[in-house]
Amino acid sequence: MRLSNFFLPVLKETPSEAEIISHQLMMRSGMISQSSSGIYSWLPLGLKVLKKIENIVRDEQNKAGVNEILMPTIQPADLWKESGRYDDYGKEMLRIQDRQEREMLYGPTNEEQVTDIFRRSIKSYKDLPTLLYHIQWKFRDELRPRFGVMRGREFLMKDAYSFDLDHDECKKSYYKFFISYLKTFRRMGLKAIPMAAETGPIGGDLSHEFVIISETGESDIYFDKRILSEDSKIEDVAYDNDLEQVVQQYNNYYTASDEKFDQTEFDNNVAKDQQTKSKGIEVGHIFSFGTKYSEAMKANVLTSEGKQAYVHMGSYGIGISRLVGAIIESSHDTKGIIWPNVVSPFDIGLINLKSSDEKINNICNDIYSNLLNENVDVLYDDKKDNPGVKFSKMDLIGLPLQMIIGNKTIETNEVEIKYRKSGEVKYIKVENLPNFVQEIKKSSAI
RNA sequence: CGGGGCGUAGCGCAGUCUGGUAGCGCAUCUGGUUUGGGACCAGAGGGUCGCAAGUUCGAAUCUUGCCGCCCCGACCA
Repeated sequence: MRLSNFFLPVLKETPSEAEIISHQLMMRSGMISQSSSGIYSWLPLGLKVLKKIENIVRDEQNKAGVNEILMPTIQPADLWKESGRYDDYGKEMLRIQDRQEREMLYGPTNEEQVTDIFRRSIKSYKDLPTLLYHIQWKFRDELRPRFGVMRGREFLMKDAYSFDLDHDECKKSYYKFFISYLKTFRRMGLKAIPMAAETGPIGGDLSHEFVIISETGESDIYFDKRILSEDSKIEDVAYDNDLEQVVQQYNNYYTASDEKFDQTEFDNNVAKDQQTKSKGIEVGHIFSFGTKYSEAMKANVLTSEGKQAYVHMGSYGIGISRLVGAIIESSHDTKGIIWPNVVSPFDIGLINLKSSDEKINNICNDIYSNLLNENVDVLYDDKKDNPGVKFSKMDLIGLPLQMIIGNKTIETNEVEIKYRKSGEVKYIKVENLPNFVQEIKKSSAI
């Protein structure tokens, strides 16, 4: 993409309504545009990142054997009356009426909807487990939206639902998602800590929040430092292994959020030098809730003994739009965003420092089309701005690697390579560039 | 929902106390000179001062009502 064709409304100054760094940087880099409180439009740069994150989440769900579906944003109130949540949910739920004055709602979550889908077609234990997920926009009319996309009212979420014959089977599904979440966040370059969470009426150990450590996180978290090195091999864990064992390795470490924290418990379970306190952002939440919805909504199957049994369910969320903000919170510097390679909106930023110079233009055009031929997603700054403008803009939007061509480099027939994260600079002869591109593609450096 | 703050040009702000017909920086447009870290010179465009009613000869400024946005708190992926 040529920058001259790219809709990228960057701001030199920080809009006054943006308080936290990710919100500021998303506004300044032209990723989003606020529509109303907690509701945003996604502009090209932001949308590219959102899609990349979405696709990683999707890929990992598929690999875990979960089926993608797509449920509606607008749901009938009747389903929610069946589960009893129509009255329980409160003002967070946006209630609307259609032209026939039927009561509808903009879905804040999808347990009812998915349970309805399940009960219509699954009647036998032989069809279990059933694992479904979708990636859809949700709306929760928060009392106070804030932090940009980190706590918006409208947000994109992956939510998955499991249906199993009994509690033991349900646990297996739960573990599957547990592992898939570790893999998912790992792939995005994030260190996510699974923290035991409130389990509600079911009890047991079947609820975890996945929290990213971030200086600017919302809540205080306490944990055993050793859990950070636990997921070093998580990519290699196959789903047909005994997952309980793997999950148990994580559960062995003490973790607690602010509300649950207890200093005595901390001291008893964790050696002083391993005790860590940090700030965290919740990016995922998994829990199982037994037969709560299946009983209310009559979702049952026949067992091998020919008896009716209510299915045991679990639900598993990942905040996709929130992750965009969360990643920026954990990866930026004073100049702007530093995207992890896998979610970066472009692989490479190509900077033409003097677009009034025909010779430099020709070199840049060649490099640009060669990169495109190699399937490298490149943003080519072909505009007539001053060098300073180009440098700061490219630093702001945070592409992992910059290729810079100007008078200085063509004298020696070189291209300047600059890594956004480390600031490391090196020079490559123009004729060696194809080799260099092959190398970085192979090494996943972009 | 309780407490606080703010709405003046695309963005950041001054002007409001003390009423007299709107200004600064950046951005934008035109011409020219520039081109390795947010350039320079000359010129130009852009605002019913959030909306409505009221007070007044006269309202961005005073009064009342409404709307929107942000921050702190309680609550959530």
